[in-house]
Amino acid sequence: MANQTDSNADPARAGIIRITLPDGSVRELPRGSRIIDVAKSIGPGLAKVTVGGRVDGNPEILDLRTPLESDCRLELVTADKPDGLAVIRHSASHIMADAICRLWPEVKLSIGPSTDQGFYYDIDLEHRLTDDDLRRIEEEMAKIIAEDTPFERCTIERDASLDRFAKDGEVYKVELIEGIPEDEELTVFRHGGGAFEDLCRGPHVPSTGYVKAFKLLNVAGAYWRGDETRPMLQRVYGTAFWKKKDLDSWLHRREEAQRRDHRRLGKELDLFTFHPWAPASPFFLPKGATIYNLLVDTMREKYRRFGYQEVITPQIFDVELWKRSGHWDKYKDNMYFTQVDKAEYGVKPMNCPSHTLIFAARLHSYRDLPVRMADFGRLHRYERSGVTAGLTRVRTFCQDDAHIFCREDQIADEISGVIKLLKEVYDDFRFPELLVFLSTRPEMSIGSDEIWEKAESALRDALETNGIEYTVNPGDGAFYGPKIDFVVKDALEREWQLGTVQLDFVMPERFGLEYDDQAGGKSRPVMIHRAILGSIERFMGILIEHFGGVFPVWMSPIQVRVITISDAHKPYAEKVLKELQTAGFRVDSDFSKDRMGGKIRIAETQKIPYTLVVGEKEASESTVAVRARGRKNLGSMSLEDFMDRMRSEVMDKK
RNA sequence: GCCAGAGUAGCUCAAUGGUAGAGCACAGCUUUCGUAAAGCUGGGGUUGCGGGUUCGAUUCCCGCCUCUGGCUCCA
Repeated sequence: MANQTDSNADPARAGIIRITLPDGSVRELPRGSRIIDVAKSIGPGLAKVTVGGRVDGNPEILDLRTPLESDCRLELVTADKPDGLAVIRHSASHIMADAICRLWPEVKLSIGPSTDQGFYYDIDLEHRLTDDDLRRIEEEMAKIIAEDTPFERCTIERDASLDRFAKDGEVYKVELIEGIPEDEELTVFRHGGGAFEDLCRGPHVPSTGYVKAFKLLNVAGAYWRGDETRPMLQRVYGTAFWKKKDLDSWLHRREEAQRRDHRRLGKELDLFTFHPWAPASPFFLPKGATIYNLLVDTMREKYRRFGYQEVITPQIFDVELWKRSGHWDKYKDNMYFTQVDKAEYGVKPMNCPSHTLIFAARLHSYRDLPVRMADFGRLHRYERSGVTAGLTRVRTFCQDDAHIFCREDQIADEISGVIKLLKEVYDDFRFPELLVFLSTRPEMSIGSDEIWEKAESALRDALETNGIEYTVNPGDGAFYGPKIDFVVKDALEREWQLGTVQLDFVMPERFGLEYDDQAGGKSRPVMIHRAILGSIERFMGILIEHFGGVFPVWMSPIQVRVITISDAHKPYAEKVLKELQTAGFRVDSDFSKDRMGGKIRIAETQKIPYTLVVGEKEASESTVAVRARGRKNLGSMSLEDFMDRMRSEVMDKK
């Protein structure tokens, strides 16, 4: 198994091997000891949670029962860590497949891997599985787990297994085997004393009893091999954890995510609505429009400081523009078209081509560069029905879009500037964690190898100059150039791709862009496409979920509500309201005849940051009683003091 | 686009092959109240749209639209 380096010269020690653990400690065990024996030698507690091991830094997780034949480095994989969880979940998917086979013997199995969140199995079954069926499958799984039979790994002979799977009608397994190289060893895993067997590389937990906490979640359609021309299978999703407690907290977090769903909060808080006559196109209500405009205002304020200039461009262009830019070839099926004066026009799905027209409309000196052109233009993209969702995937939206036209020697500085701006923005919206990805040339792309090479290395340089850690996503670039993507983590630790910086040598060439260079000749500028929030609509959806609708004061559609205790205090309350309005706060009032407790309750459900209560005492003392969102009565203070407090909170973007 | 599920009052949800119901919200009246729900009364529905079966359809069947969970896609 492991390397044969020092061949135990001492004959007395010939039966002993040295196992080096990740902390550097060394354990000596008899040759042929299994991975589980190493864990046992350290402690019974560890042995219980160990589900596999990695030898000599090899990423493959080996089964617990793998014997160690020589000195090696060993990393134990435990069930409470992501790696070990994957083993448990993979085993859970086998158990689920077994349960389904017991209930519907005619089922054909395809694949059943573990995922970040759990596991699934894609099956071909005439009967459409319902939620009740899931409960039945769970019961059957519980039986298999209670039986606690070992998972056994067996090597199988290729032709014989092909024959057998073919005979059983397991067409998907046959196709899988045919796809495995001839020289590769084929293995199956069995449990239930051989009653269930599945083609599988492993590893698995030692026995079915290891799967202690699991739940089946839902059924969905999935194409065989992810190919929309192939049959649609039923994908059964589930999840599994080492401990019941972990499963419960995962389920709880899932419920929390559902409670924070922006579609639900958008309705509850009157932020936006939809109508069947404009599918996948949000209508922002006054409160939602307030937030939307705040997002745009935030970017505009930064643009002033970072040297961007905003432009306003047409909505509809002659298709010639889209043919020139390359969008027509690649994206015409996703664009909206209209016929005007016998010419065909396309509604813009992007701003960049029109920005090249602006750039080309006048001469540029090398001294003028960079030109940073920002645009909040409305974009339309036809998205296939079935892919749209709430605000996160819509057919009409606006980006905090900008294009930087610069010289090649300015690329690094410009990208650094974008990164600085981007960090400032994410900080304002309280996304502390930032992940960075570099995406390289995709299969469908335009431009020469040389240009792509140049662009990719420019981005790499910019990241390295800024000391930014990043991961490479091969083949994930835009069709006109490589890009850097920025991903944030929200309050529920979910990852969202927001910002993007794309380097483009192709568009300037297609539109013949040039500037007068220092040598007195013409040079071609580079175009940097960049967005920080991405789509305003999508960003708003993410923000709603990030804050769970509890927006910081500076973003709240209504910042303050004034409520009266009884009608007698209305004149004073009107005065307070007026002063707040004059000072520029977003304020409203509830002077209805409800009781104070009722009005406070309403203000709380609407998640308004501050409620000012005015009654007898406040009117006579010229104060306001301040209640902060979330059961906090801050007591009375003068209106001036309250407004100062608000001003500083807004200033600090609290 | 594909597979599956859903659509009933402004919202959340009941119910039935034979006049469609609750809570909240809304309106009116009473109550003028000190930090998360006062009381009474009332209005409100072509049960998503269109067609079919039926004496009768919101319920059963067919088509369409929209939404939801996934798959594929995402400049």
